[in-house]
Amino acid sequence: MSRPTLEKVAARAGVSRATVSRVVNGSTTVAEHIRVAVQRAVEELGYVPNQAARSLVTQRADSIALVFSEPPVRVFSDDPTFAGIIRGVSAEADAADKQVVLMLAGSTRGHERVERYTTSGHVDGVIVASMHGADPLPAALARRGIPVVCSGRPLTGSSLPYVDIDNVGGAESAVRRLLEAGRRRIATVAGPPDMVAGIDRLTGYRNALRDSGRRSIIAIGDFTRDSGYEGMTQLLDDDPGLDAVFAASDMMALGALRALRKAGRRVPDDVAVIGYDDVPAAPYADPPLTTIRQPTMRMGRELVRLLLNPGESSVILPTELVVRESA
Amino acid sequence: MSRPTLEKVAARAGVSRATVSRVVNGSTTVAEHIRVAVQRAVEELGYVPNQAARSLVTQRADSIALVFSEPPVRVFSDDPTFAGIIRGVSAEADAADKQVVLMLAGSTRGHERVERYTTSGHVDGVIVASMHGADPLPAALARRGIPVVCSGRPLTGSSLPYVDIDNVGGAESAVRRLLEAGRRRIATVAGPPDMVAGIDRLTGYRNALRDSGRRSIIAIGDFTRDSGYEGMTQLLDDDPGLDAVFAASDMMALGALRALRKAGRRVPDDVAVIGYDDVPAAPYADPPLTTIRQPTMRMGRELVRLLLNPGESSVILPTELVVRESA
DNA sequence: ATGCTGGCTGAGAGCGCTCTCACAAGGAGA
DNA sequence: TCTCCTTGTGAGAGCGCTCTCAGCCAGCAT
Repeated sequence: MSRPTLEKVAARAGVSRATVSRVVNGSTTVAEHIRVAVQRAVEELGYVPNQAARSLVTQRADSIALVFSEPPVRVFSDDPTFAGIIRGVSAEADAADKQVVLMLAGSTRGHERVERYTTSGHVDGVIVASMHGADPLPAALARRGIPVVCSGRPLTGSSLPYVDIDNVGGAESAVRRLLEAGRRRIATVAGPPDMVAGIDRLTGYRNALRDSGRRSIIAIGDFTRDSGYEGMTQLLDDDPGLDAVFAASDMMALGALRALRKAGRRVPDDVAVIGYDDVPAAPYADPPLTTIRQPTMRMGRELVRLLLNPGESSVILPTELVVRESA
Repeated sequence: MSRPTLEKVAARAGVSRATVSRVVNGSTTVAEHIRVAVQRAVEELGYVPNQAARSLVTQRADSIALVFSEPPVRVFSDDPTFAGIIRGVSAEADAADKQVVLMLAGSTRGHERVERYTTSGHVDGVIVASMHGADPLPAALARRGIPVVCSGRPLTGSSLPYVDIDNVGGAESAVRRLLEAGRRRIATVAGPPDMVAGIDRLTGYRNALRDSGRRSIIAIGDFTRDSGYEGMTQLLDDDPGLDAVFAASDMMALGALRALRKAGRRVPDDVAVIGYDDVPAAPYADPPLTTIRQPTMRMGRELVRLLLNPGESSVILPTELVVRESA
């Protein structure tokens, strides 16, 4: 009833352990008839190599960890960024014959768990996504000698390789569109100041406005729908004459839409709205939301590529403006 | 630069491998001063046990797999069911000091990968969630001798332990509410007929209607927003006089809301709508959606409990009607 | 003094695999 | 015919750990 071992297969095929190992691992230096015999034995016994034993000698685990430094709630909410990254990572890891182990490190306790798990030889490398502030995790792992790449430019000033999306450029293009449409008082509901995405999108907004000599009008949110609602309400309070708003996430844009409706403003007639992320709900918003789409799946793929090819340097992926009706 | 081994720690602390092992694993039969000395050595060297070596001898991996038999797109969409399960599983596994390995087995290839991974000794047990039709995976794993529990009653007629939510009862209570509110022609947009949730919720709808002697009006969807829109449109076509609809998922309810608006029906005045799942967007719908909430997090916890305590029998969790404005 | 516990510690086997190295054939070249 | 490769196969060490067992040294009863 116990799982068959290499030895059992070898006995059945009438060869040595070494030969079975060779066949299982696809060595070419095995005579055809023996290979066939071994494969039949493997089949008949339902043999699957014991990964622990294999890892013990090869010092490889053939799997990589994808850790989210974030409470699970957010990871699995409407944000398509995570879904895209996960899909991209899965696809690329698959191609490289690596397993993906997803870990959530929401709490401090989680951090410690992740550190133990990854340093105990379970994985060959780690992708750290969705960091807040100056997350010490990636650097800690790197210090331990574990290959690490970050999803999103790390705020720690470390020289770890990363893959990011051009948040600054994306925000700029959103604001530029607003400018080109003749909007004059363009506000923003910014993201949290402890996340790169929040910081960079605000920078993009400022850049674009500065170039045009216009004044910035800012409220701070945390990427959630409610914070978008509140931010928009506050913005309307601060400057009732605003005629456009750039929300640093679609969820906040959805909240903003609600606040605008409540305030009796028509979108896009009175106030144009642009979001960020292109969430699944964006095309169903009222009115359908103009937004910035990110190549999240490609991001996932690049992360794995980078992890597996330590030589290469960090990459920054471009965004795309998706025009619908809100702006 | 290489990771320190037990041997190194032993040498530094001036004791044997066995003693270090005892300390690391919390044995009580170690003299206090020796324990302290060993712990200091562990600390100084930054020793972390090699999990592969440990697994090799203990035959345990101290981790469990949570596999979703579903394309990642759906797993990480607005559906809070998955998020809840993941959180519950994480929490309970944490308490039992087990790691959770998340795997997506969307494709056939994925199935095979999961089977290989789980049978190769990487995990001590598997939780299979979100199965379609008569998924052969759980039974296949069980046959291999791997502990398996299913999230949702398996359609295979196998006797595998499972945790499910009372879909029938939930649907019944939704329809009953509609009945009690005096609605007379109650339609449903059902879920896919190859998933337990789809089947059982339809059964619940039928049960409740049968008891009241009313006729059923049915359209089939696949839990997505678009299918809800189409289903509702078709329903309106079939029976323009309907005055209520039970959608087997909130996303479909959202689509239905849109179709109703387009057809000029007011909700809830002309047509009452009840959804299922209580997605994050439900309270923000127009009007806010009355729906059935499921104890998803608890489901996750129960899954782990069941996996870790093989004696216990399958459980079915109750649902809760959340009344908002759509019905 | 002798024998017996009982509490701690160390020696050593072995988990299932990979990989190096030695070695057996068989063919080519001298 | 003998040597020298070349090609394919097996023997065996060892990866880092756990766990059984034997051994040692009190301390106590006899």
